[in-house]
Amino acid sequence: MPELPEVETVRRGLAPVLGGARIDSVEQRRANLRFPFPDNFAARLKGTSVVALNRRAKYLLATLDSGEVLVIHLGMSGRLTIDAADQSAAISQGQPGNPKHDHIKFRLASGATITYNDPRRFGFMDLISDTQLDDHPLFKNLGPEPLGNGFTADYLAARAMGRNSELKAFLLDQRIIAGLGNIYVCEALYRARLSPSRKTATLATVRARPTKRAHALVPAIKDVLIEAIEAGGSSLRDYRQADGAMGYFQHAFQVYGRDGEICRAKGCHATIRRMTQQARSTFYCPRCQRCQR
DNA sequence: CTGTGTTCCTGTTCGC
DNA sequence: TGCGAACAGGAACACA
Repeated sequence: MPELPEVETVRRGLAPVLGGARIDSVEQRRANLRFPFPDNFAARLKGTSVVALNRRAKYLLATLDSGEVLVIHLGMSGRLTIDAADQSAAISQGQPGNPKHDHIKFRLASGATITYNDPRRFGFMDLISDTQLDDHPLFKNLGPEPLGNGFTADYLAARAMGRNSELKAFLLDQRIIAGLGNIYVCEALYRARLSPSRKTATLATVRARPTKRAHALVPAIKDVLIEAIEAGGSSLRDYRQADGAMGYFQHAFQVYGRDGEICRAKGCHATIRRMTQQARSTFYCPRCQRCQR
């Protein structure tokens, strides 16, 4: 389930191989993933070089010397693995998936191959002109990066004003914050000790000041993302990242997937619960995350 | 504009 | 042991 930290981890893992690389050829093994591939996808990539590899929200962005940007979204189950040119290095970074779900192979001039594998095909790729990227429908409405300077308690409080939705739905909205998914929203709400069911507007400014709840939420989000990136990064360095996506951080979850288990907060012995919001599982501690108004 | 529900997809897990 | 049902969820889309 690649969210921002997993995509960032993938970006960092790919950067040494893909940064500056020339694409010799692209093997496209089906016409679509979640969406059709753009017209002449393989031909437009062939012979180009990657001049930068960036991330925006959950998107990987490979800027090409052709003036286009290769946009990759991993969806739910997408993964990119590297088969190094030098087989003596014997490094296939990340666990390869079932080969029948290998949909794209990027063959690089270095001899390395990057494979996109995605059993559920919720991912997609596109090619967008570099100059039009910010105006593209995929990107123009995205909110700020949660790890950027634009993501502050003031911002969050201002956007929360007058909102009647539940807090969890608000945080999942990519127009508000770009890159959070179900797992990290659950974890951040737990860290901030806020109920997922709380009304969003209770974060909003009071007498022109953000509430203490907004002030708690911002570092909770930043910290959980930073820690997850660090965990992914360390496992990548060791080439031991087992599933190519979650790194080791899944072992640090405090609530996600822990329903029926005991809350780890000091002095709290409540049982973690699961409920459904917007047809998604929400995990929370009913004691630490009480909605005290 | 806002909020909510549906849909796409298939490997894994669970109950009988 | 086998089989069907439930589940996982990002984001486009439809709709009230």
